[in-house]
Amino acid sequence: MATLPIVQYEDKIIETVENNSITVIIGETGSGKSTQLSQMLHRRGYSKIAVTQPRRVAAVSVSRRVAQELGVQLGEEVGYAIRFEDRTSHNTRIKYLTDGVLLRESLADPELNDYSVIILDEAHERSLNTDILMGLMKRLVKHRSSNLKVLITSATLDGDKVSKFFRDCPVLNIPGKLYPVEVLYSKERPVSYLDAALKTALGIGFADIHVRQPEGDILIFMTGQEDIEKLVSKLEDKVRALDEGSCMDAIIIPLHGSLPPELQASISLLFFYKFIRFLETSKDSVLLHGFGKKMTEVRVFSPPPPDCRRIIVATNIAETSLTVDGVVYVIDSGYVKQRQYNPSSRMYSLDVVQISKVQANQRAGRAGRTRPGKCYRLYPSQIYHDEFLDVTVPEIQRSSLAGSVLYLKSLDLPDIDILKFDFLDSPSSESLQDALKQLYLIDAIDENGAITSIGRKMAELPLEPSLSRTLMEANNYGCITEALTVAAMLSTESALLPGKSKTEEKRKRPISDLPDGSGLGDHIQLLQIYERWHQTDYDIGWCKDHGLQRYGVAGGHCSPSTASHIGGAAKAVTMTDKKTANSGAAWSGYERHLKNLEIPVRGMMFARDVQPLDIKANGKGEEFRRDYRNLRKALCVGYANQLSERKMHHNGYRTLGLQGQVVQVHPSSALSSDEHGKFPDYVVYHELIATPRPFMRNVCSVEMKWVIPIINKLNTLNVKKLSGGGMDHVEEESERNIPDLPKKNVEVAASVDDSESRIQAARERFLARKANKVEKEGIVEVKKENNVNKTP
DNA sequence: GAGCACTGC
Repeated sequence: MATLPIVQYEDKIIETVENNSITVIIGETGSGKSTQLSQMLHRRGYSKIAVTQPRRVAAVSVSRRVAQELGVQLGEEVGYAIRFEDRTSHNTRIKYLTDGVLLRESLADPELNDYSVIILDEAHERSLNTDILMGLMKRLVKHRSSNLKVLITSATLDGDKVSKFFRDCPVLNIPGKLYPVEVLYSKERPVSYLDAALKTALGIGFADIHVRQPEGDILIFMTGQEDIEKLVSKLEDKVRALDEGSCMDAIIIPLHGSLPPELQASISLLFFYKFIRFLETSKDSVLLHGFGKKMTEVRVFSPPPPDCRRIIVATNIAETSLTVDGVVYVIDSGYVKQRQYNPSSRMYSLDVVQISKVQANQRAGRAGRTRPGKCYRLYPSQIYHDEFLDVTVPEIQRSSLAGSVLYLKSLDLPDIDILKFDFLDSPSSESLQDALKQLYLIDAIDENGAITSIGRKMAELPLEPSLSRTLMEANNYGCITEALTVAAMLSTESALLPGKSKTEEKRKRPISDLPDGSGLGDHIQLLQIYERWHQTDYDIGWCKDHGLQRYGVAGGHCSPSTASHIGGAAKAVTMTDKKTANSGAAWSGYERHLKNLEIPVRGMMFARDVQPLDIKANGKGEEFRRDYRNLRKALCVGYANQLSERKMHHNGYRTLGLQGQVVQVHPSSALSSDEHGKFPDYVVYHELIATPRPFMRNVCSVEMKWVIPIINKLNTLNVKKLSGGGMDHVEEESERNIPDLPKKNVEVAASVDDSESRIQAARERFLARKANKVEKEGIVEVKKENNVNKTP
């Protein structure tokens, strides 16, 4: 350990921390900051130190390392806390935790008095949670009664900005321990960076590593699965075409998030001694569990044979999350795929964007971990210097902020206006207003922007606001079990997802095998699929037979039933139930959680008692299809901010509460049309995605009478009031697409909830007026009809 | 009739 560069700086670091409440540490990769800073401060006598990490694996692996260095048992003096897992005790003095966990802790104790030091590690990655924590830390050092020391670690390019944010706090530079990496630029930007990468690795391009350079693996950064697969097959062709004996052999390895987790894990385990021994001793091919299929890509596991070079083609997963040892050459396309949120249309899109300088340097650094390396940038240096942003656009400027704003509101920070919250990089006022409007529509804040009792309870649930609102409403309607399953299916990576079935497979297995959501939409379908799977006692074979994918959970060592309900309940359970050993425990944990919130639980059942099916008997020997009325009603309340109305003459929809956004039901949806080929008049949707055509993904059919109170609310929405005067330039709202229901009709409809006929009458008047309006406004809309999504 | 960067409570 004595060789770590940071050790020489110990005195300087301690001195700076003692004299300042906030210190910025610029520590390059390999400086040892993640493992050493906490130990130094511990030695100095600070009572309890928290170190946040943006990723779970990092929290676990770094804490394990520190426990080892200190010769203590993990979970005692040194421990970690991540979702579902708290390995700390009352003895714990150094605690590694994800930034999200620290945010949750601060909900229980806003002053975080348990800690004398808080270190926000990897702050340059600008994760949403770390950004919020930075704002909170700035307040906390000023307001907290007991002494608090805060350390922020960041990248070179970001240090001054962070220091300025924290009132010119001191910045310490700690050199890294990477080997030098020579950076080579191409003369101009290639027409096709796929071909350029190919040439650089194997061809006769501006460099050709494989034939001319000494041994060492090559890591190529591409944007996505499709490009990776194309490049892999081209590389394989080329390698095969190389003259035997003219150069060393090469194996090509794709690496991206959609690969089975087992395959990914194998990469990081590749050089794990035991594992290699295991492979050497078992001559048989390795059988991967999970899909029950024999993987042919055993080569991924094998260490490269002598005189063989690995070429790894990866997404940015290899930038931070996965480290592949043995890499000496990096080829950087200069691009990354990023998910962006547009608050004015509430749409997400996945765009290929130029990386930042920090990212480019991070990628280059991957070449210098074991010995001096080379990084080939497929773009000119002038583009790097002039066009690349210094730092990645922070997540807070690319996401919907409803959840974060609700969280901040629930903290009840004195004398703080959420819209003036001091962020290192503020989100746009448009984005904050969007969050407020959404929260108002789902009753989390009142018309003056103050958090409601419903909102307070929602904030306690670690779910996106729409889903936490749905759960609360479902509890009132006695369908909490079902709602929980839906929430879990939508919010977990371990959900059962309809896999991409090739046309071939489709013919073999008629879709009718799978529940169809009773035609009511995707939420219902997800519920039915889960229930069906539950009936098979969580049989993996059943998933396989139905073309469903079950993604692994937290390291992949869960039994199917835990997986399902970790996927299921536990996601919604928060930390109340720390040892989610089985689904029953998770559900009772959730029940406890609701009780803590003083929400009486009605109709609660354990997962194993779940009975409801899409077909039910009525006791007279007849069967009828369930209409999931209560669940859909709850979804309608929860998704009041994500509601669409069908257009008059076709199956296109218009979002309500937004400026006339025209969207379609996603073709993969389970929603079915009526006998006239029409979709339901109203649906709620889980998200809008802006592919070339805008789609609603995951929709659920809802009824007119449930929608009326929402339309009412939209009519009274006043952003100025919601912002509590915090916005200086709030534009007058003109929500042109709010249906213009006359007050009288609304009142009638709303007060006589059960009078179907009167509601029907109101609806007919409304639709008639709408038709009239369409005629007056012109033919544009009618013309569109031909293009639009007609259901068979 | 279309498309899956990566995290996290």
